[in-house]
Amino acid sequence: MTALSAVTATPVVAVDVAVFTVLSRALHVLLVELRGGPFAGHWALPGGRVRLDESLDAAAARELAAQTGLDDIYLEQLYTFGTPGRDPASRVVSVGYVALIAHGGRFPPRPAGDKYAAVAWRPVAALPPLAYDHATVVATATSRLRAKLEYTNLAYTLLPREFTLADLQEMYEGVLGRVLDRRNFRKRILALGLLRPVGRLRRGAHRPAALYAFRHRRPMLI
Amino acid sequence: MTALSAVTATPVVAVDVAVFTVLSRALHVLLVELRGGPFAGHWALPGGRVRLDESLDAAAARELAAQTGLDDIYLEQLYTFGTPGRDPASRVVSVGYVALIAHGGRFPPRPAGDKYAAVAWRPVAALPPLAYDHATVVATATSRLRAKLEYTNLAYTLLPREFTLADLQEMYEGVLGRVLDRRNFRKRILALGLLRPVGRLRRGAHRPAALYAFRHRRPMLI
DNA sequence: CCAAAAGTGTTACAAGTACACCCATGA
DNA sequence: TCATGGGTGTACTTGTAACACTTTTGG
Repeated sequence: MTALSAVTATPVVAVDVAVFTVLSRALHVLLVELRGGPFAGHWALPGGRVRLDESLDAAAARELAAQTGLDDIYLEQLYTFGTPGRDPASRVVSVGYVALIAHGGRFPPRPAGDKYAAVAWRPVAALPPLAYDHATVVATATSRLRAKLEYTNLAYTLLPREFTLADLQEMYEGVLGRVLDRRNFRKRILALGLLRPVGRLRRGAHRPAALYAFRHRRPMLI
Repeated sequence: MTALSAVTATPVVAVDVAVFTVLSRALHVLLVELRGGPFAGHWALPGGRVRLDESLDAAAARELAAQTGLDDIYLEQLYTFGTPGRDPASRVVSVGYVALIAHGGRFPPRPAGDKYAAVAWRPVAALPPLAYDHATVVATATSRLRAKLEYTNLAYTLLPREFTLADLQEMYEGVLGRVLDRRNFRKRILALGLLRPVGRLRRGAHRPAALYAFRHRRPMLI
């Protein structure tokens, strides 16, 4: 056994990040269009190799920041995908991450350099064919996201600092993909005690709505 | 950059398996005593490197079979641990797995070859100091195991083919670490419809108990 | 005054939890 | 006959889901 074969006898370690947002009342995921490699022209999740001196979480945050410019957002390890052949070019074990961001009109940014041909939000309900096993990653991530929305406050990452209960409900409906009863939603959300009434109103075309804010803008279990 | 540094610029990929069983009404985990390396003399979870031609699940199953001789058992990916420095000798990213087996009196086997100095079941409530970050892995695995016991039928892996409801309850209490109300337990378990009455009795020192079996001996959600 | 969104309570049902007594057997 | 574990039912509490009308504003 040569030294070379000894050190190459382990798969490459990478991270893939499924970044979600809600646009037009529908859940969207951030995709990049690959410029080279075996899947050139296909869409994929942003991601890349893990460096030797960084943790997995740090690698995911770094890759995400490189694509969106955002840091300090909700980021959670999802699952690790390591079937041989998922990347036809080499054996890659990829640690999947889930992230949630408010759209805010600033995303997606232009591709940095020429690593990707394009960056775009795509609705989860109608995805293009994805490279590698990224369709599985997105499906797993969507499922996890919906489950966690039910028992955590992670929704705060998707909203501006102040919002109405209708905003919050619309966002929940976008992520969950179904409509919710307005009275039960308000009862349940307010009973959790995660929100604080701002004391001001948002005025619009019709009756003004009370503004709320999350008491804590950091991930915590309910 | 040399070819050598290029191919070594990825962490090593390994699996660690937390194998649980219930012994004397308490949850136990299978540990091995390391013979060499920076943690020689310490206890750790069994595990090892992932080969280039096998999936992560296959690697976990292979390592587990090497330690216990068992295959075709409940095995689930848990979480991936990749903090730099968790292995002082080299950068290792380890995919943690959880397994459940019935004790059956056959385990643990003698260590295979001389890779490990010893193999032993240790109670989760009183673990020795563990190598690497394996205390974290065991804590995460215990938490996952308890959560899944509540909404899956994975308990079947811990019991022989036929058992009494008292056996089943005792096992649940061992895993969960708390006592359960007998009437509510029986009501809930039977209402799930996962069990089939065998139609025979187990005779002992006192009133005989009805024997049951799982309808399906494979992992399925309730 | 009208259209549109905001805001609010009650009832019914299901699920979960607490709790005490009788039964069957071997010793 | 007694000690021991097996077996059962009911009441209460909690959570969840269904459901309709009034209020406030801008146009």
